[in-house]
Amino acid sequence: MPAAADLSLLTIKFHALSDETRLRIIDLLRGGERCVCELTDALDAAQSRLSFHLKVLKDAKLVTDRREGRWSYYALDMEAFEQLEEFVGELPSTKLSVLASRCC
Amino acid sequence: MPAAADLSLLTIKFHALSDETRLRIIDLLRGGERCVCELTDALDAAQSRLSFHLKVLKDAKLVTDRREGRWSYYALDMEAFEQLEEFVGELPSTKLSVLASRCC
DNA sequence: AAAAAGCATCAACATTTCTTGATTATATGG
DNA sequence: CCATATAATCAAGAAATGTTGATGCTTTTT
Repeated sequence: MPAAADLSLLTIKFHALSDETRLRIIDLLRGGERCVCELTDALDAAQSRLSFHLKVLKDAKLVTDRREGRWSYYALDMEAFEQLEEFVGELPSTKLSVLASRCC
Repeated sequence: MPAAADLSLLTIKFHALSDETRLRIIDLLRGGERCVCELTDALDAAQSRLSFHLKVLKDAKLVTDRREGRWSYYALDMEAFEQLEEFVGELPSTKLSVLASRCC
């Protein structure tokens, strides 16, 4: 049972994952670091649109970025995904289907 | 690497998790099945609001519901969480930080 | 120094999501 | 049969999110 403060951070991460374009970006980043222009090519998306979604992912701390010359490279933040996996994994592991006593 | 069709289902699930009220509901359901009135009490939320969020969770197949008399009982759908854990867990397990060859 | 490439940011608009209060539906109890 | 309890649904408005095209910033190239 995560503390209240954690909940807000979790919603931000889950929200970042709740968009098809962003999941596609993540899928591409599984192959390793990519620059923005590679992503715009691969996804056939406008540059400002990609930039927007990358910012969402970055604010959620799911990806990291790095500047090199005029290129920006993005990569998955492994730690964040491990934290997420832990949370998701914990959920079903608790006792299941305890019938509630009649309520109200 | 999930197929295109899966992505849309995944975004629905992640979206369902991207709200603090809904995460609180899930947290409560970890203790076992609960009826709606227990949840409204515990979360101090209006009935129609709870009903809305429960529907989002149900549409995402994260919870199941069951009617008994005039009560509705909701419970976590374990299978869905296992599927999610698998997806989240797979992400960081791929090769990390392969430096991209100079792009564009 | 000027031009161009790569990218972030902004403003305006469209779309989606959330909240609230009212209504409806079904089940129970007198 | 009527009153009440539980919960789903609806309509209207508020708030958040996503898209597009334009603008500006930094770095590289010439």
